[in-house]
Amino acid sequence: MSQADPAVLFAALGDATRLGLLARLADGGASSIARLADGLPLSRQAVAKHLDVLQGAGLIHRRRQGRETQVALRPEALDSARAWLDQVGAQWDERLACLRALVEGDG
Amino acid sequence: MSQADPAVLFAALGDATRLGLLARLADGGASSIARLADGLPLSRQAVAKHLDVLQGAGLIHRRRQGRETQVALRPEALDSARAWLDQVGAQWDERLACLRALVEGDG
DNA sequence: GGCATAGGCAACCTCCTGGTTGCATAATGG
DNA sequence: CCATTATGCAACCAGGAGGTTGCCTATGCC
Repeated sequence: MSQADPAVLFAALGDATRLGLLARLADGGASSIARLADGLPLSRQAVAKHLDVLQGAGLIHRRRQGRETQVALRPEALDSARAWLDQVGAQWDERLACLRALVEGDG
Repeated sequence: MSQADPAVLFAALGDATRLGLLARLADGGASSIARLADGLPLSRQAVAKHLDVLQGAGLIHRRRQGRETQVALRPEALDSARAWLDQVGAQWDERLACLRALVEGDG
């Protein structure tokens, strides 16, 4: 769901703080906003904003559970990114191989 | 050499214009700045700036050739991004499977 | 040489992003 | 009910990103 727009997805991943948050989530160390923010040189609000971005990209989803907000990963979103990389990477390799062949055949 | 910083790499990919440029390069349609800019609703300078970002992320490299600047793809850069996605993705899947197992075992 | 073309550089502008603070709100525990 | 905890919301601020324009340099072509 959310969206599979690669630009949005990559943009969400294009921030060290957010990558750190994702790593922390993957590590299982924290799943509430306060605990995610704990230890970071950031305010809770800043973390919440980053989570907004990640959620907008479909990388996580938040669920209010009582007083806390549980943050959960959504690995499917990564699949979209990987699909893009695989596709474009293959295309690039192809193209470069083609050019290389041309050059070598030429020289 | 460039760098393998995933954040920088993803940030470079996190822009629709840049993705378009990369696609255009992969498509083999253009390899000079003016021709890349041609058809886009952007000035040549704007395109050049985007190329700066892509180059900073190691995704392309530029080589002045006579009057033109040839822009070439560097697929190796994508490997770094893919590596990150693979690693973190695997970790996520693992973590989620673990949580799922806990829940099911609990219920 | 002289003109057109392709780029690079720098200044400048605007708007979004990342960050902060302050306050309001909802749930938890006495 | 009251204090505390965990968030959400809004206003606000500084800096960087994306974009433009103007100008200068280098190359190609006549």
